[in-house]
Amino acid sequence: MISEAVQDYLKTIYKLQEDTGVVSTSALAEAMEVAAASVTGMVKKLASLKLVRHHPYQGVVLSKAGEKMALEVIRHHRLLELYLAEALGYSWDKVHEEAERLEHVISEEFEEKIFEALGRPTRDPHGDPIPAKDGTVVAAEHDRLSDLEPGATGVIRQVSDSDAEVLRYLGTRGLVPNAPVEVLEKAPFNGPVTVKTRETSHVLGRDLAQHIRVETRPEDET
Amino acid sequence: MISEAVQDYLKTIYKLQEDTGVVSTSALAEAMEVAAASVTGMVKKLASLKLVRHHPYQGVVLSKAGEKMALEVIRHHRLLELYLAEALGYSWDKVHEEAERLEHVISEEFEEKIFEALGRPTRDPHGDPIPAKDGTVVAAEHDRLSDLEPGATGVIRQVSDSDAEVLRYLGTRGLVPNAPVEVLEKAPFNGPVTVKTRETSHVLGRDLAQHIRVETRPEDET
DNA sequence: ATAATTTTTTAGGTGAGGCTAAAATAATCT
DNA sequence: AGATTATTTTAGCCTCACCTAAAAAATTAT
Repeated sequence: MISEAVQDYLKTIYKLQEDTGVVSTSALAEAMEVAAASVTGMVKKLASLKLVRHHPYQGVVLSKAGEKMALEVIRHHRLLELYLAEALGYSWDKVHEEAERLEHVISEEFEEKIFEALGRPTRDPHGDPIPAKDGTVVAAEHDRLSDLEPGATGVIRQVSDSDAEVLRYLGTRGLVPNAPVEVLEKAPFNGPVTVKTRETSHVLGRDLAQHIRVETRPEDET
Repeated sequence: MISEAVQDYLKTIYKLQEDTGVVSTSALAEAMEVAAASVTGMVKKLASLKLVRHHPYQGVVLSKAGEKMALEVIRHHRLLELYLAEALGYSWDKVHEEAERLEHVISEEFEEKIFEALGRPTRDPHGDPIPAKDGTVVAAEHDRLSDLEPGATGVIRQVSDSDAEVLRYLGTRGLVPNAPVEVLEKAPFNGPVTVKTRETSHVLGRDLAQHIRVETRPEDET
């Protein structure tokens, strides 16, 4: 049997990995709220279970199997959050805590039943994807930069324009895939959009901004 | 924090106590599926927590506080069973196992929500009472012996007849409070009812059977 | 009443998953 | 480079809930 502790570590590693690639012992210790020494011990165990790869002093990476388990827990968590809110009328600030405990003990059947009851959702109300049973994760939603409201932040995922000249132009401004952006201002009608990249801000025509797809990070939405 | 193990012990002690008054170490070990030595250890702990009273070699009795905790767990369990069946369409053979795990992790709020969603029930579909939040337990249902169908078994709880002669007559047949009975046959219309007591069976007029109240044990119902 | 049997408790041990303090390694500053 | 600082690992302990084997107490049988 896989313990709840293991499930929690895998889930936490997955989330840290999403943000930062490789996961350090101290980051994991901080996120799990345990001492670093405890993490070292658990990471050894996870490695022996082939759920993570670990090179001492270099952090940890989920294996295929570890990722699958992490996604199962995350699927449980997000389905539960959704169910608690939709079916039981929980307010959104309370669902997380409850789901945190329930996620470890519900059966596949329970998962299946609430999944159906909710109409087989693939995304929770935060916009976060609900991993599928087979481990598939729907791509995060990509919005047109031109559709975002001021205050929205995210990461550029795609820049599509038929004109290579335009792409080069955007590139010199740091508007390339994986670059973080923030919308500062947005003129009404078809007016320009002001965006902030790593260092400076730029004013883009609405037509240009339309071809830049951004993955917004939910917690940064207006 | 009260561990799940403690909750499980209290629940089990409560149930055994219902049947047999005082609970022996070995009975508890058997019910919990652990070694007797483990029970001795846990019972010591429960006693130190003032959840049970324990006199070595004489078994264990729940304290007021212990009973309250036991009832909370049982309330969770029965509400969950009902909810799983009613709201999620679980079949009755699967609800127990799922409730067994969930009962330890749901919050008071979760309990409250499903209680309301179910219409504030006081009894589960087995007929078992659902303890109230304040620890009140509705009396077990007493059926007229004359209303039971063949196959039903239970324990006599009340024999009410104005005629002392009749009571004596029934007494000689073992039809007294706390005696187990089983309905063997039941004639149509107002015909007689054939019941089995400890050793022998008797045929009773419907009018007589009407005055005998039986507490049926759910698992023996038709 | 004594012996045999059963029940319960004690003694000592195990594995999980934590902890602290100290040692080892890596990274950073001057 | 060498020293300081930060991170990670090792070593050794703790608690919890279980275990087995042996001792003690209670019960039952002769």
